[in-house]
Amino acid sequence: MAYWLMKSEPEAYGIPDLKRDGRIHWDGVRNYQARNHMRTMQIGDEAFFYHSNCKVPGIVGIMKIAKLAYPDHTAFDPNDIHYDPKSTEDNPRWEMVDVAYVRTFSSVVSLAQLRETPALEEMIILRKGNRLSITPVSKKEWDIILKLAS
DNA sequence: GCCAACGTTGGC
DNA sequence: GCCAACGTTGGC
Repeated sequence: MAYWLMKSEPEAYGIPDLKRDGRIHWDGVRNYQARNHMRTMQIGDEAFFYHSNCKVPGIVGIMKIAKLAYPDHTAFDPNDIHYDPKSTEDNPRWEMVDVAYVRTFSSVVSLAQLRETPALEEMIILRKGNRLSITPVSKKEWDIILKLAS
């Protein structure tokens, strides 16, 4: 059982949307490293939902992996914003997983708060210049962040 | 809105 | 295989 952190811009899709929908496919990932992380995800793995590119960037809640990686069909659709003509149904380049809502934190664990926590200094998203939208989180980091959220 | 950092593309 | 040019991410 592994832990993850997955970013989304709340203006595009935030945790209130996931709470409303219950379960969705995490489509639109167009980065090989992030895709490869999704390929190793197992059903039941838990992930932090991170709000990026917004007023208070940070971790806002928890979701669960509900379906193993499978082709991201939005890459096949010329009308979709994430269309990629190099990804075909015969040879899909991009994949997605399904995620299910677990809970929303009572308050955001902000990026600033994460940076202020010495035990988290190894976290991938805190490293300089990191833009990866899906990153693994260690059990130790997971537990520390849960404490910050309570 | 700015801009540093990064990933991808494509000419050579 | 190199690397300049370009597009994107995401904090501030």
